[in-house]
Amino acid sequence: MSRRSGILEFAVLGLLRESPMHGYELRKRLNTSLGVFRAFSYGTLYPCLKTLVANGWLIEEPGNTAEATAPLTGRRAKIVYRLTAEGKEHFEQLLSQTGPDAYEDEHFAARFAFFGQTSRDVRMRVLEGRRSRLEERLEKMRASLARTRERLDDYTLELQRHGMESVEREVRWLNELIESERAGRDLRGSATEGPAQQDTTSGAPGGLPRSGDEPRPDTPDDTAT
Amino acid sequence: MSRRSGILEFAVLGLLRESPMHGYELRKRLNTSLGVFRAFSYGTLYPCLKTLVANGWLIEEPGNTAEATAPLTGRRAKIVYRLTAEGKEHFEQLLSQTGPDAYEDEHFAARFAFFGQTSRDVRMRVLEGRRSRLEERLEKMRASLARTRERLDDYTLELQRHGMESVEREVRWLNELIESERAGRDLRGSATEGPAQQDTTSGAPGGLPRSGDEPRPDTPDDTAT
DNA sequence: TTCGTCATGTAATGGGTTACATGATTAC
DNA sequence: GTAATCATGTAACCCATTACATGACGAA
Repeated sequence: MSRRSGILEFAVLGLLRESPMHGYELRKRLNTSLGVFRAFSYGTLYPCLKTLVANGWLIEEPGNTAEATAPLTGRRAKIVYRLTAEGKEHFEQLLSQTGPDAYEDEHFAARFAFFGQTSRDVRMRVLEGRRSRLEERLEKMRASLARTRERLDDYTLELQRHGMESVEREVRWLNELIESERAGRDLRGSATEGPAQQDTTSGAPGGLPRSGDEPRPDTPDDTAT
Repeated sequence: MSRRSGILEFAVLGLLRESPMHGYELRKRLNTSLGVFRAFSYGTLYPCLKTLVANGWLIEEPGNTAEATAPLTGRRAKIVYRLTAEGKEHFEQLLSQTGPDAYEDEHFAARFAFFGQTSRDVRMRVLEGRRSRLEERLEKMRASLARTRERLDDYTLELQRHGMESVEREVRWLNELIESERAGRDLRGSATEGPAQQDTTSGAPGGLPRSGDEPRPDTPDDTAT
């Protein structure tokens, strides 16, 4: 039962819930698809996988990756990890947690990344929790700034200002998301293969208004250790 | 010569260069004034101070804090740390480094916080290095997004989009700063007590256009362990 | 046949937190 | 006199990285 890192364990469980994978691929997904928030090294990932197996949440299977809908690279895998029933149950239990941990930067991002498998009410609690966390932070920053403004040089001031602006921006983002959730819109379910949706109590389609970003395929690079 | 954490060591040296302080106060400054980037605990700070003393960069002095221009709280201190000549020299050497480390998130923030004591050319290199670092990151995100867009659900997509937007925003901020530096504006020198400016090769005043933020003194709170 | 990437691991180390232990000083 | 805050420290642990070691497979 040795308790390993919250966020890695969570993300691994979440990714494996979508489909079985081996460690190498798992790490890539962690760093790219979900890589917005965090990059983990093998030295962290493999030991973690072991303890998850030891906990009965995963099983190791030898053999080839299914590679779902598109067998792009028919590459052979050594050890494929698959979520067990207990693993699934455990993940669902983690998903339903709304404690203060879930509002911390990295933890929040991980939670958000799996909103597609999260019930609406939990989503709301997490978003609102995050928002009030940030608002607290803003209060502190404002207070501290008011106390020390004249003692600081302009660079320090500029740094603080930029920091606050970033936080304010995230609050606005959260506001939009929360409003969107409240209005009954649901961003879930547009993925290729959707694993069992547990308790969606609505279904009105239509996403958030997208700000125009247009990515182009450029340097198809990848991080290696 | 045991090498302790780069950023903490750097920040401690930088703060003590401005004026001598004891550990407790140092930590507060680290968490509030410069607290935008990082909070350290005593368990990290005190051992670090010890090794800095062992390296000959600080000396411990018993006695009262000078509290500079304003003896607001005439509070007595146990151990006041003061930068030695070697410490000053070492800090200056750290300040002049422009290696790739200086472009990482936290490290960069720490560097920026001490731009007031940094020469213009180093400032430029750090800002430009940071910018190209972020641009690389953007490329990767764009590429990864282009590769995986259709496999992702809308929440994951939204998370990526927001992440990219944040990075783009920081790039724009850096652009302004760089332009400002190039134009000869210098944000340095408006602090109450300015420690020796080493090599300013310009002096045109006038800061960056400030976006309006108006802080009010609200909850004058402080983080305690 | 050699290079790149896929693939799995381990040992040493780093950098930091938490919880604890201790005590002085100030405000009420 | 007691609570809050100031003030300094240590030991145990946690999470993760780095560098290393190993080897299979495909493409040039």
